[in-house]
Amino acid sequence: MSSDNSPIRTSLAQTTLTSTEAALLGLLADGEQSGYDLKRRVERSVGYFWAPARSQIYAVLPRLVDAGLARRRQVRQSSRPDKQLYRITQDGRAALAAWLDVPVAAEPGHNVLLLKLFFGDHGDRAAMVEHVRARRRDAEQLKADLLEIEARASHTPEDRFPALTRRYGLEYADALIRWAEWAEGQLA
Amino acid sequence: MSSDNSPIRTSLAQTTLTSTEAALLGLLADGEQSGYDLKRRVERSVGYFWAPARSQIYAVLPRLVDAGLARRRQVRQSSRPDKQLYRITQDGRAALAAWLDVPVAAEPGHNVLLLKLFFGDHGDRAAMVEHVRARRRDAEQLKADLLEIEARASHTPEDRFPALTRRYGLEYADALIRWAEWAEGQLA
DNA sequence: GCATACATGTAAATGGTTACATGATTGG
DNA sequence: CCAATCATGTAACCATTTACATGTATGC
Repeated sequence: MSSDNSPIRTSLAQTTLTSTEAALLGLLADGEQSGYDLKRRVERSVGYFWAPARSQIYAVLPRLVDAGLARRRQVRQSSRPDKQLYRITQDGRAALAAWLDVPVAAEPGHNVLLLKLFFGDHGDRAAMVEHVRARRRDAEQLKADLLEIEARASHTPEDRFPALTRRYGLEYADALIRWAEWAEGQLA
Repeated sequence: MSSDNSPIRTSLAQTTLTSTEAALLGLLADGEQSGYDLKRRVERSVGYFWAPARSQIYAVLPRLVDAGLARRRQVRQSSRPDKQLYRITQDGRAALAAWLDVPVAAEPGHNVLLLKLFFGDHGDRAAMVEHVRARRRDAEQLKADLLEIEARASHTPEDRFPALTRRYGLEYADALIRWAEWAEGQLA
């Protein structure tokens, strides 16, 4: 009756966060931002390993507010559309910290390239070589991007953790490039 | 009335395959198998980079039959439950080949470990170190598994393509281990 | 005159997961 | 006697994506 018609995921409060919720809380942790702001910041930071769609950002934000993990504030603008600014709450910080403590399950890793390669015998060899080349180009681009970000990085104490993720990306890109070169040789 | 109540995704026929459909067709390409068989084969082969849930295998198989890409045959058994064996059709082989030709989009890569690490400042440092250690252990296990598979591998011409995927895994595992060792040092 | 940046949302489809449900046979 | 293997499926849930929808201001 009164209101407990238990829809989908009413609480979230005591539940553990989804990765996207956590990512947004993490970004909100260093200042009030709009969905639009968050989207841009995602692209230049966590987007390399966690990239929610724009529509999903706008879907998650109100959920955070409902759960008391963030607060919304409307800002009227004259020459721009009005915007909603979100600010993390103390509960939000606690939820983020709790999520950070949860062990990360071994990620099985989805890799469509490897899937195609595995069945390569049933397809066109030239196409397979091209797939590998494309992946190598992607890896070279990734490496270039990361080196540029690295060069611009502050290297302050707050940069400590993000630096770990950049290094991961570089190691990954190098491994990919080495593998692709070898694979191209194998298929030549 | 008659049956055309147009449900979700009636055709599939001319559509490009999903990765899971392709994976199952690829496995069916070398012989008639049941859902159960496929599940086991997935675990020991493509499971390293594409791992559908059991329930999804059973959901996809009938779809393949509806689209004319596979045929089903029921086998009565006395001492075991009856089983459904699936066999790939010519159309199925064509669909697989077509899917193999489609370029692979750059995979943005979801990595929850990196997400946690990126926001590591908001959590407990010891927990972060433990996350990295766990990932290193996973990588070492992966490497051991792959080396064993490599040792048992046939190295026949049909093994050419699968060999590419094993090598990828080894390069990846090594990169992960190197990174983790470095990261553990950074956080010590 | 046109593209881009600013700004926020909804709707529909879907690929996929976990949990539920059942039950015989074989081997230790 | 108990666990594992064989064997198949349904139901509920859900995170996420793509497409739809709208409108102003700025800079080229």
